[in-house]
Amino acid sequence: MVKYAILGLLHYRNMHGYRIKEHIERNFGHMWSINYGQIYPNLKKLQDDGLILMAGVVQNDEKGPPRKLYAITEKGRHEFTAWLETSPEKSLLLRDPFLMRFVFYGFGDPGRAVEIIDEQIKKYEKDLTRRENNMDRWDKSGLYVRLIAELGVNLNAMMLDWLKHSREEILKAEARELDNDAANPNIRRAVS
Amino acid sequence: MVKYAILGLLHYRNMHGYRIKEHIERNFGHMWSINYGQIYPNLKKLQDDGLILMAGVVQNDEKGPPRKLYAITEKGRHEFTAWLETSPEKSLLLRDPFLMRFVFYGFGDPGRAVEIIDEQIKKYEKDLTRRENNMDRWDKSGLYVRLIAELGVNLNAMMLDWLKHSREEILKAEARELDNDAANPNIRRAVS
DNA sequence: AAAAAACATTTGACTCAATATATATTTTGT
DNA sequence: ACAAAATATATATTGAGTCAAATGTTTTTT
Repeated sequence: MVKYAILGLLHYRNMHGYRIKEHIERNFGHMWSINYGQIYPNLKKLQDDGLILMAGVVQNDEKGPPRKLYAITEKGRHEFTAWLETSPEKSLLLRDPFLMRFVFYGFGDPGRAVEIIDEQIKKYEKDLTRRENNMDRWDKSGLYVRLIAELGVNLNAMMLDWLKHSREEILKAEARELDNDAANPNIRRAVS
Repeated sequence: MVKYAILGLLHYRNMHGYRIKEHIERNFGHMWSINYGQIYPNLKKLQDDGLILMAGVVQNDEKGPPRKLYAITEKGRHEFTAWLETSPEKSLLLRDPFLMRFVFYGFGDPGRAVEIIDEQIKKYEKDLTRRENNMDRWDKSGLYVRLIAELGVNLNAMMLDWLKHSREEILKAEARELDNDAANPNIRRAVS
């Protein structure tokens, strides 16, 4: 996917490697990240395949070392358009070490589970504030980028709602457990 | 993560490799998948590390070849609990070839974009129906599994809302574009 | 003047996941 | 009886991503 992300970005303007990572992190950081270890090898491969070319080594009144500016070629535009117009072959992939743990919280200490859920709530609240504060920027970047930013906000808000709801359900279940334990002190249920 | 998923599942009951994959696909398929290429090497490693042991080779009045049943050990339970109680070190990771394309739809044909969005809407509608139909099953699997299933439903519904909203916005923008083009036929905007 | 920081490029080692394929055993269908 | 299908185990290869570190150049700080 890095290949097409780079080709896509080079539609906006010519860029050097370091700026490509910056741009991705600033604009897609809420849903995707990338490493230098991915950028430079891909730039080389795209260049070898004739999809981009190095348009120059410049500095443009900016600080720091000279930059290798990359530009997309006609061949690159063509291959990018073909990719853009094909239906995605795979579904959304989601990986979350927190959710992986959550599934098994029935085997652990509910108090600790609630602590970790509280940490997640704080994290998502922070992220949500940051995303909402950035909405002005997305508005200026075009319809599709704005819609993606809205998706990020929606996803964030949805996670927050669910986390808070889960927290309540867990505490309720615990209260019920304590009531049951009071009535039956010798019973200790291991699984909800 | 496969390691802890396997350890977690073996808290429910002893299982053989093939059944571990089945279980994960049936219960976490909406958010995680796994391959045989991951299961058997991990089973071997967990066994070598003393976290699980092979409890027997049985058939239990079931069809097909004999099964190697794995059971978690006390050491395995201990290490699993330690993992369960640590805070997750990484955030949610989300990868979607569709969203990767979506970001760049400004460079493509809006008609084709809407077609692909329609495909996604159909897919999520289908998934949502399936998840809602399965809610009874989750209800019986414990509080945490039910909450995760609800998250899957919420995520699905949120994606559907956003896709439909995006579709409307894109068509609106296109209509505006056509009005503009009618007034200024020599202008063809490449980017929203 | 020299050191530290910022900006930029690059690479190798490693981990994890995906994929394809192979083999084995039992059950079912022809 | 034999082939196909289902169930189960297993592995090698490839692809993708992570991570850490190295190197280079310019600018800023001490």
